[in-house]
Amino acid sequence: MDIERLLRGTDTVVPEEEFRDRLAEGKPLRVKLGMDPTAPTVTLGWAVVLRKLRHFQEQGHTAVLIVGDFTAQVGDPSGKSETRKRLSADEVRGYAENVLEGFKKVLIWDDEVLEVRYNSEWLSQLDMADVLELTSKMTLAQMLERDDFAKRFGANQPISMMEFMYPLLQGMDSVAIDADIELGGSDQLWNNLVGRELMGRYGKRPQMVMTLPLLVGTDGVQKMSQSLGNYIGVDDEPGDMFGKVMSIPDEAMEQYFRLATGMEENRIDQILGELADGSAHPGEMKRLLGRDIVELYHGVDAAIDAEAAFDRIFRQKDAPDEVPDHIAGEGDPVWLPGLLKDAGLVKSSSEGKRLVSQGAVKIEGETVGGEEVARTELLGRVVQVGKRRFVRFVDG
RNA sequence: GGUGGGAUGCCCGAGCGGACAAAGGGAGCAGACUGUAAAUCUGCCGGCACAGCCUUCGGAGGUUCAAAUCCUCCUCCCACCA
Repeated sequence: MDIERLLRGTDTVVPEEEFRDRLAEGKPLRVKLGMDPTAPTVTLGWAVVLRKLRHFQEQGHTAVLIVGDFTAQVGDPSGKSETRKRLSADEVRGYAENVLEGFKKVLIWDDEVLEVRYNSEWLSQLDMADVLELTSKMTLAQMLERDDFAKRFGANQPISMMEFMYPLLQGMDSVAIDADIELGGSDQLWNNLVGRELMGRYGKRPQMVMTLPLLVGTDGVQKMSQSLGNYIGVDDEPGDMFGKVMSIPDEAMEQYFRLATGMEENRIDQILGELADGSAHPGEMKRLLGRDIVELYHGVDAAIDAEAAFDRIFRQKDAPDEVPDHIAGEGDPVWLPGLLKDAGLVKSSSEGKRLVSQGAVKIEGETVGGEEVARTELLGRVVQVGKRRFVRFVDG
């Protein structure tokens, strides 16, 4: 048992004294982690929490994963400034499968220390009387303590009653599975404390709550999230993963080193120290960061390859090893904007035209001058759009 | 239930009969500079084989040579009163 290891890197643990005491008792805890499958990928932000959950598993505690198939259709309003659209049951099911796949990359997937539950199991069983009883356990004032509700309320923005129900429902999960402690991102603190509150009111031993810092997205500003598109997924291709890491702002590096790598703390301190006093080059350190992260999910070889491919594309400005082929269709000369659209490199032929006119389109490294290109100039050659979109056109 | 205000492009937000594919900002994309960082400068930023045409300003109708702008009905949101 290593309590300090479990506490390392956490944001808050409430109450910490109780946490230490319970662990000292030496009994395995039921560690709840709820996830709503509202998007198909597991991001590095998620991985921060998952890795902590794994630490618990490594010490013999049981990870209880709650797949929020029911709550996903309600929609967690956390951090959202507006009402979220509702998802269909099919969407939710599909996302859940993908997300669990992603979880397997981080957690110990073994029944000894893992339990996967779907919250529709108990939530869909509640009848109106149960729901009313549930709502009687929280007050409006308590709900408005929550930051985002308070803001929206203050700004005269709508808050649906369904959104109000969300924290209660996910708190019911804790009641249903007898959680000893719940993990989550720091934005989930309030939600998870509702679970603690509810367990008490339903006569159960209230769960403890542990939160972990949120990882900033690749934009370096907002929380990493799929809906914002600033994320790195644990199932991203090694090359993409490395590239995305390289694109983060320097200021975000410390967070990434601390939250997204598997490095020892003193090693990280050393790197950050060198960066601070200028003895290390930020670009080089970021490569190190990229390599470490790719290695975590794809292994050493993939990490080395990813960096090499990156150098080829961005240092030597060559094409990557593998460029997807696309059939060039008919016609000679070929109208490039339309073809790029067919190949999926641009969203519309209008965009293709713009990019051509902006000098963003190259054939074998040569900037394309006009929209029309002779077939012989095109076939078998690598066409590049912008910095990282490549395709090779071939005859059908 | 009553009264008043509002719904504009990815987001915020001007426009309130013609010059509107719609100001401005943000995001995004591209180019220069670089370390695919930041900052900065420049261009683009609905679609279409594109000097033209088509579809956009909550929805459906209508007035007009002409509507995001005026009228009618509908939907949704907000405020105040109850």
